Amino acid sequence: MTATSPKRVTIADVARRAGVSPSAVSHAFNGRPNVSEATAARIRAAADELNWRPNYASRKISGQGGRSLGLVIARSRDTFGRDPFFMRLLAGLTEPLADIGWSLSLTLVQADEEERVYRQWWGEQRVDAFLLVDVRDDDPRLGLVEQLGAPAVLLGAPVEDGVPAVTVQDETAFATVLDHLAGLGHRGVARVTDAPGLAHTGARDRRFSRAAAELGVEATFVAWDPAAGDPVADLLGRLGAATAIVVDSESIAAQIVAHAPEVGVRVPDQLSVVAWEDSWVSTLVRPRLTALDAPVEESARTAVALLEQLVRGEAAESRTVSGRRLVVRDSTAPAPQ
Amino acid sequence: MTATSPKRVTIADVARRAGVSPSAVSHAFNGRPNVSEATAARIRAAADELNWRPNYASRKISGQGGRSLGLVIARSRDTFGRDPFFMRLLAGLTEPLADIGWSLSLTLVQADEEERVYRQWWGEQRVDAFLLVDVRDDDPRLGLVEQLGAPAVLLGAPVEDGVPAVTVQDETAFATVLDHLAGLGHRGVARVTDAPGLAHTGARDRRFSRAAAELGVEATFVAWDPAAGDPVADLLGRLGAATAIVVDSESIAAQIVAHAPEVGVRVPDQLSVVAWEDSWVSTLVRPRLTALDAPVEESARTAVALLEQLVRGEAAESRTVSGRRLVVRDSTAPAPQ
DNA sequence: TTGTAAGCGTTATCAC
DNA sequence: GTGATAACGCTTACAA
Repeated sequence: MTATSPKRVTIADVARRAGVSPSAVSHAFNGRPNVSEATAARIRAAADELNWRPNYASRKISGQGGRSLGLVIARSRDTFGRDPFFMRLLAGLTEPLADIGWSLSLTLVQADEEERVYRQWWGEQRVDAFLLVDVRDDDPRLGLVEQLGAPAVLLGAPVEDGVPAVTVQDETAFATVLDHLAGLGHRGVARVTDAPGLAHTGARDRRFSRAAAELGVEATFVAWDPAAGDPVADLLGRLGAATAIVVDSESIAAQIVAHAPEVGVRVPDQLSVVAWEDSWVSTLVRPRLTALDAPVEESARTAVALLEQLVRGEAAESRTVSGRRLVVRDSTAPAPQ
Repeated sequence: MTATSPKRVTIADVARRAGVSPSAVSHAFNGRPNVSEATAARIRAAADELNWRPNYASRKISGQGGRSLGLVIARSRDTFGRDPFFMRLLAGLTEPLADIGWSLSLTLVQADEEERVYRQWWGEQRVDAFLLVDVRDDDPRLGLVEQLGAPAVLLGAPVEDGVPAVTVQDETAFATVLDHLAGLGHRGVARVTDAPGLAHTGARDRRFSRAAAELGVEATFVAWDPAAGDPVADLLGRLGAATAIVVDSESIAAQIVAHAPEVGVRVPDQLSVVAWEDSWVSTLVRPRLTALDAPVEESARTAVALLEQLVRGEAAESRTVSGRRLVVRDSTAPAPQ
C-alpha cells in the first residue's frame, strides 16, 4: 500500500473533462478575468470531480511565486522545548499562513549550521521567505538574507533598517511593571536576563534603566547562570538589595518561584517576581506568576502580512504591535520591611 | 530591498562555468556513476562558486521525489500550546528529517478542516508524506491517505494494519506504575483520561485493568472534565476510594498537583499522582511529578525512517520503540491510612 | 472569450 | 564518460 498512485491527474485531464483548453483551466484557477463565469464553473466542477489541484512544484517553476515560509530556529532541543513562547508562535503563525495559502517549513539547527540551512533552503527554492527569530546583536542573518535576496521579516527585534521587523510595543511596559512594584513599596528591582547576545536585550536594558530612574527605583542587572550548580540559589545570592526581579524568560521565572522557597527565599513575601512573557506555565506554578502578556498571535499575523507584501515585491515597513499587558497574579506583593 | 533577485543561477550557468553540459552537472549532483571524478570535482567547484543548488521545484517536477513531510495537527491553539509533548515531537522530528534532506511542513487545523488540508497538500504535491498524530478511533485519515495513495506513518496508535505505525512499548508500563503504587500501599488507583476518542485510550484502559487485576489493585476510570467550574476539584470529588491516580496528560497532572492543596487535598500525603508523559513541566510543579518518560525523540526518528522506506516504494513494518521509564519524583508517596 | 505555443529548471533516455 | 533532447505540469504572452 501507499505506493505512489500510478497516474496523477493533470490540468490536461481537467481541461479535457470540461471541454476546454489547459490554459482556460489555469486562467479560471488563478482568477484571471478572461474566462466566462459559465465555463469557470464548468472547470471548477471538473476539477472537483477529478479532485485536481494545481501542482505546487509546477506552478512554482513556471514563475508563480511559491508559498512556503521558512522558520529556522537555532536552539537546542532543550531550550526550544522549554520555551512556551514557541508554541504560541507556531500556533499563531499557522492560521494567517493558511489564510493566504502558505505553509510553514520548520527546522531546528545548531548554531554553526544555521547559515548553511538558510543558504540551502533559499538556494533550492524550498522556501520563499524567512521569518527570523531570536535575533542577535549584529546578527549575520540580516546580511545573509539581503545578500540572498530573500524576503525576510524579523520578529521581536528593534533593528533599524534593512529587514522589516515586527516588534511588540513595550516603551511603556517597564514603566507599567515598575509602577506596579514601586506601588508595592519596592525600591530596588533587578532585571534578570539569560541569552545575553539577543538583540532585544540591550534595548530592554535601557528602557528598564530609564523607567527605574523616573520612578526613583534602583535598577540592577543580574545574569542567569544555567551552569551554576543550583542556578536559582546562585541567582538569589547575587540579588543585593533588590526585593523584586523582572525575569526575561518565563520558564526561568517559573523555575525561580518554584525553587526559591526550597533555598530559603519566600515568594512573594521576601521577593517579588515578574515574568516578561506569559503563558499557561505562569498559571501552573505556585505562587502563580505575575507576568507581562505579549500579543504573540498578533505579532505572528502581522509578520505574515509583511511577508506577503514583500513577496509581492512591495516595500514593507516595520511595524509595532501593541497589547502588552501586565497580568497581576500571586508572585508580587508588598516589599518586605 | 529584498525584492527577488533579478537573475537566478541555474544548472546551465554551472555547466557553462565547468565547461560541461547541464546533464553532466545533474549526473554529478545525483551521484550517478557516469561522470569522472575529475569532472565531478570541477562541477562541484563551479556550483560552489556560483552558490548553486538544484532547484527543489524543478527536480520535483521532473520526477525526483520531493522531500517534505506534512504534519497536520487538529488541535486548538490552546490544547496544542499546553502540551509539551508537541515540543518534544517537533524538535525530535527536525533532526532526522534534516539528515535525509527533508523538511517539515506544519499546520494546525480545526477538526472540520482536517480532511481538506490533507487533500490539498497532497493534491498540490506540496508534501510527499504525512505523519499522523492524535489518531482517533476509526480515524478517517487512515482511509483518506490510503485513498490518496499518500505515504503515511502513524505515531502512537496501536492500529493493526494499512498504515504502518510507531508505538511506544508500554505493555509493561502500567505494571511498572502499579507496582510502584502498590508497593507504597495503594489499593485503589484511578486512571484519569481526557480526550476519550483517541485510539490509544482503549488499549491503555485494557492494560491498566489487566495490570491492576494482576496486582490486586482496584482499578477505576475517571474522566477529566475541562468544562467544570473547577476541573481539579470536580475530578478529586469523583475519585471514590482511589488513593492514587495515573493521569494521561502531563499538563493536566501538573494542574492537579498544583491546585489540589487549594481545594483541600494534599499531594502526595492524601493522593499520589503519576503523569503518563514527562517533560520539564513535571519538574516545575511542586511536588515534582512522578512521571513516565517516553522516548519521543526515538519515536520521531523511527517514524522518519519508516517514511523514508515508504517513499522509496519499499514496504514498511510497524515498529515499537522501547524505553518507557518511570521517573519517581515527589508526587507519589505511601498511601494514607 | 478561448486556444496555441513557448518557456520555467531539472532529470532521464539514449545516442555518441 | 559525456552531451543532446524530450519530458514533467503549469503559467503566460499572444494569436484566434
